[in-house]
Amino acid sequence: MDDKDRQIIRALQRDGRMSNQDLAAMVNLSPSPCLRRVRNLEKSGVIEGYSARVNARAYGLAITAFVHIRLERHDEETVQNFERQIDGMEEVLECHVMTGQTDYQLRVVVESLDAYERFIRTQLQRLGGIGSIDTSFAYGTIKNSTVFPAR
Amino acid sequence: MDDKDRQIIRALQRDGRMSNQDLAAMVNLSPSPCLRRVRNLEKSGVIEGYSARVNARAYGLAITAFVHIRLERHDEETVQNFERQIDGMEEVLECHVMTGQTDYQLRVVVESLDAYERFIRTQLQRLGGIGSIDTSFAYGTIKNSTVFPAR
DNA sequence: TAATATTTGGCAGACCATGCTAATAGTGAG
DNA sequence: CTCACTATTAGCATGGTCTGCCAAATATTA
Repeated sequence: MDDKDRQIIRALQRDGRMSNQDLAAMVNLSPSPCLRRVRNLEKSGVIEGYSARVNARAYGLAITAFVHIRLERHDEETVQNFERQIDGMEEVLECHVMTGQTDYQLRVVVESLDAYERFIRTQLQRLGGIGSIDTSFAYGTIKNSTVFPAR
Repeated sequence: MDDKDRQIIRALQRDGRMSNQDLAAMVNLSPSPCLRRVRNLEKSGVIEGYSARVNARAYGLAITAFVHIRLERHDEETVQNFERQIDGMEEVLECHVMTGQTDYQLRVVVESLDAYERFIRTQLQRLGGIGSIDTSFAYGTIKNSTVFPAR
């Protein structure tokens, strides 16, 4: 992982479908060594994959909520059950284990406030073992970058 | 935006570098109408771009922090200044305007706790106009999906 | 039903990816 | 300082992919 690798990574975070030729030109390499570096980054797991960035509202997901959750108990079974179930919920895009007052922070996307209430009541609450749920809604996004800082 | 468009979107959120031929096969279209749909989604802004998903730790960013910020005042100038400066900070990947107790939630990535302290003191605090800063660190990620729910 | 608009499929030329080989640069021991 | 060795790079050729164009098919409206 040298400087060229980081250049490649940032270029592909900006535009993941950029052609290998353009990428090579951008980092001052010829295409074939450039491609080898990309493949290595992929195989070693540094690059985990590629995704389309999609406008959530245009897709029909008007609501983005950050949900802070505390569990009632922290025994193995409660924790594992919670995490397994969360993993299966399509509306939950992210789930982080947190320091501080809450155990987990979720990022949830749904189409409406009604759908959010439905999600909380019929999905989250039903899990059991949940101590508290605290929701904040995002009603605007100033910045949403996919590019890591340069180092 | 019909069902096929949504299928295309979800497929490209899963694998943004998938070839148009494979994508077409997956949604039961021939390559050319499939490509046309993709281009339309791009031009209309539904698909905003494509990115490589990169392992932050492998890149050298060990710390992910969610930072909750309240401004001292909410006059036009303070707000605009804050948002413009935030936009220029590479360490801030996301900045959302929030409902509830705090005005903004940031997602910040840095290489170490030292670097985080440096970021807070020499970047954030220096902005001025900030009422309170409250940080939670993510020390694990259960889920990090790029694929929207099916609808 | 007929006319129109929209979407689709197939084809061809240009572009790109990628394995192979040779050349170059970097490294360490003598 | 030189030589041998390794790692990395560049160039080339082949095969695959993209994408614009035109005709056919499908859906829509009157």
